[in-house]
Amino acid sequence: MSNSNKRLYRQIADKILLLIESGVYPVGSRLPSERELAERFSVSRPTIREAVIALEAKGRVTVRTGSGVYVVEPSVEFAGLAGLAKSVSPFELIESRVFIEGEAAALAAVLITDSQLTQLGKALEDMALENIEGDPVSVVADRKFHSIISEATNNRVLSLLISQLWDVQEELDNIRLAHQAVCMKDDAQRLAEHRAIFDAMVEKDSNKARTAMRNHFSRMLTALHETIEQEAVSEVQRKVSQMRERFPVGRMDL
Amino acid sequence: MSNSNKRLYRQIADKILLLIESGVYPVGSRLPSERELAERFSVSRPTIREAVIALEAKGRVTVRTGSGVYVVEPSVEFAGLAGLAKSVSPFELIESRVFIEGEAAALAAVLITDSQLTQLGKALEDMALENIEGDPVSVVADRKFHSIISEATNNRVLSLLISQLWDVQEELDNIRLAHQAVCMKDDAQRLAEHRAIFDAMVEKDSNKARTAMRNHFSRMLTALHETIEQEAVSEVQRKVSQMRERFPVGRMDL
DNA sequence: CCGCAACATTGTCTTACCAATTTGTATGTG
DNA sequence: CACATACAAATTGGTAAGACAATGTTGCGG
Repeated sequence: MSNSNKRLYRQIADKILLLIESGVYPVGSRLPSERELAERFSVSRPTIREAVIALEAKGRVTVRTGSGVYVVEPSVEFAGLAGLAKSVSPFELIESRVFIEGEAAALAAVLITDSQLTQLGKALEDMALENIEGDPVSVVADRKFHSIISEATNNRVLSLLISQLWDVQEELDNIRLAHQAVCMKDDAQRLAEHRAIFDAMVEKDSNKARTAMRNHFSRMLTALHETIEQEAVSEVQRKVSQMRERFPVGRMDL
Repeated sequence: MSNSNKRLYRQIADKILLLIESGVYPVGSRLPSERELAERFSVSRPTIREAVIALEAKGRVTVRTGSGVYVVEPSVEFAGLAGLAKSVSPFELIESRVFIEGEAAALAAVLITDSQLTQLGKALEDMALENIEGDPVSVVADRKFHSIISEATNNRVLSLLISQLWDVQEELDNIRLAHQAVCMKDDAQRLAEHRAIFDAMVEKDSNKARTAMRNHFSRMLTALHETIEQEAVSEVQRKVSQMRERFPVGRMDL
């Protein structure tokens, strides 16, 4: 079934968006008139209007009355952190998290309440239990753990930033796989690292908390390096073997 | 003219949004039917549809075919940093910037190129010249200064974050006024602080850079505290004097 | 009490029509 | 020829009425 059950205007909006992003309608150019688009996509004019309005709300086009619909430069306001996933390397992301979550941990250490502390301990237990069996490494307890800390800072900007960076991370396949690889490779150490962070929180020791958090991330970073390297190597091997099939050495003798 | 020249669907969407945010239609509740809304706002049904689609694109409602349109909890994804300005205190924002820009400065100190260093020096000179006369304190050179540093980190996530936080700050009147107040009160010190940051960069001294940046922000924070306090005081005075006019003491004798 | 069928409600999409605005072009005037 | 004005074509803005599909509701019969 190519016919999805999504609403029509959405399908049209997606198609138009595809045309925009593939360069058919570059930034600044004018889209065909409503009637023209209606005919091209075999829908009515109101539906086109709805699709255009949806694109307008997303900040991808502007409508000039009596003139036409124009493609606009996607601005930071609308692209936000969500659209960042495609253009940014996993290293940059993790590096940011080192700094931000490191400082958040330092701040949280002196602000965390007893109630939050028990929640944190609970999350730690869950992490231990979560992956006792089963391949698909779960990170919900992991995220919960970091989330509690970010909320303990009592700074909504900080916790929003942290949660957004986590969202971006989960969209980045590289990083998600690397994260999984790390967890599977040495889950005990992951737990130990989180426990170190937890202990620092209990002691309300800022510096200890910051250091523990940074250690946690720096191990993730090195693990990511390794995974990416391995991936690159196997990619090269794959290509070489393809080449070998495509151009067998024996051929030369023909 | 109460009748704005905005497009009709936008006006309707704004009105509905107002009703949602004022609690008339709480989260989870169902909006009146298209036909009903059309009658209530004296517009046609397609216009209501367009308004609803706009709200849907903004993530404020979901529409269930055959059932109705429902108000949804505004999620981080859609609220983003842009909509953050309204719900967040200036203190939280500045605190975040202390941490993030502090670490950015520390990182930049060891990564900054000679070319960026000269740009930074140029921005510093501009800052000195900029406000030599004229009341409206300009911050373009200031922002440029911080922007160069954030770019010197070679981390696009970090520099995007910093630029977004700056955007939010410029939308917050409190903070903008406080910033201006600080600059006007003691512009020489502002320059000195920036020069300290610059010097640390020249020496490529991470710790010095971090400390200098944090000092810069912490002075902003205390200044902000003072301004807010003054504002609150004068607000109270204003209300008291209003009361005095409204309920003059002489009235009692009538 | 449960299941199912008929009915009412609601969103979905279309066709058709007219109004308001912009924009290019011709035309007239200096 | 240069420039301003008027007009016409193109385009979006908005409305009206109706057919259709998905969903919820009601009441009937078992």
